[in-house]
Amino acid sequence: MDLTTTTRARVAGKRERTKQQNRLLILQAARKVFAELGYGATTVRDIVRATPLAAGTFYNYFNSKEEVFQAMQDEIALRIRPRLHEERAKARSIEEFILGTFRTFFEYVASDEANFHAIRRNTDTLRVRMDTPEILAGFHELRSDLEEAIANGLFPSLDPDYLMAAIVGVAFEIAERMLRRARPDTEDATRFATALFMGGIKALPTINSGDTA
Amino acid sequence: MDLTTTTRARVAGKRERTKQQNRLLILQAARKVFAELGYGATTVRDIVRATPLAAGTFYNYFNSKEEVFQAMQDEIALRIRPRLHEERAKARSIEEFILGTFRTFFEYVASDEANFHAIRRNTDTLRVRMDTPEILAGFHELRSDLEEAIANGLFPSLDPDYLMAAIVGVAFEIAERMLRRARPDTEDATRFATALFMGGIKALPTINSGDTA
DNA sequence: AAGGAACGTGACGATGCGTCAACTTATCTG
DNA sequence: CAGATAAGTTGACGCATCGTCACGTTCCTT
Repeated sequence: MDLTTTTRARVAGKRERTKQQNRLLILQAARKVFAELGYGATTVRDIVRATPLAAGTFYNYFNSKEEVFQAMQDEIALRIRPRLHEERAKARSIEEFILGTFRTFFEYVASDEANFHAIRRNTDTLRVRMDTPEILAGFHELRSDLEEAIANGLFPSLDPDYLMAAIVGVAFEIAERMLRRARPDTEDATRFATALFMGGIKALPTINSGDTA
Repeated sequence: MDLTTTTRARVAGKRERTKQQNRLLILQAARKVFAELGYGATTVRDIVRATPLAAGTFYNYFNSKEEVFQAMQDEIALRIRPRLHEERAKARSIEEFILGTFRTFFEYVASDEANFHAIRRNTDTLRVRMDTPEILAGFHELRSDLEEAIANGLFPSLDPDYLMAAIVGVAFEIAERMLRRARPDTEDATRFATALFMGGIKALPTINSGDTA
């Protein structure tokens, strides 16, 4: 059917396909090994051994286990970021903005719990949080969205940097506690976090007058 | 002057003194090396090299670089925890409770900025947070204090677990942003975080009635 | 079909790991 | 005070991991 390939080569060159497959193999192996041994105790060799590939091949794809970890994190960040942004873009009130952000986040976390736990597990310390560039970009986006909402008059003129920090802190910390509960309830977590900020925003000092609104 | 020692052996046996000194030497060397290379890239050997001791001696004091790191963290936690607890114990209002907690935390962070930065630095990821047992104990203490305040009638009956999580998240995240500013202003950070919770607590759903107060 | 380029392979030297037998020296004992 | 004991230090050792690279294989091009 095609001038340059037999019928078995479907869509892309074989080179390209094995490249994608190898990358995937490594990521899947890493997810498994991280979950088993914990991130800290895992070595590049452990990941390679959980793979049919040779040690040298690993380094054609990643330079370290940290890079593998980041790739996993970034994958998550890229999946959730557009949803969060969209949710906030269509918000017509403070409540829609805040509630949409928290609900989307908590629902994602709950749906991807396995991934989250695998990623959090670590040998020597009980908990680890790493912010990759992609995740930091998500924080910046939240701040930009807040700045825009302030410019639009949707939000009072609060400190967008601290507000962003507070939202991020509450989101991650409550997500953690939520997952630890017997039956994680995303609506409960959403209600709590949203109410906190709905009430808080009213009381927060605006930037022009240093007093409560 | 003493029956069992010469005048040079002052207060404790020499064994005991060198033990304390070696431990301190390792901790100081580690602080320096972590700050220079970042936690992730540091090896036990790097720490040992920054010390007059032999490799084997290191393992008489710590089993890994993680344990050294934890010891550093625990040291901080033990310094700040009593202050936070005391501040909350003497609080006669919600505002005193919240404000005391945040002010104490932010002031400590600002005063010990060097330590904080050294501890946060990491090679491959831009940020790391590790919760050691001692730090987790601090979180539990905060929750206990909240539960007691609720039992006393000082606080409405909110979800103490989520409230603790929210306070912790906001405290750490805002502290991070505060330190990043040109001139860290602990009062500004305290005002922001306190106002957020003072307003938020009013709006938060109480546990008995599932609605706003 | 032949040449070239891309990529996988696994062995290699270098480095770090945790251990341990030998040594040093503080402390105890008589 | 001298000898005995045991606490603590030392650095070399065997083993594992590191990242690299010369080589071989396979895909792609012409």
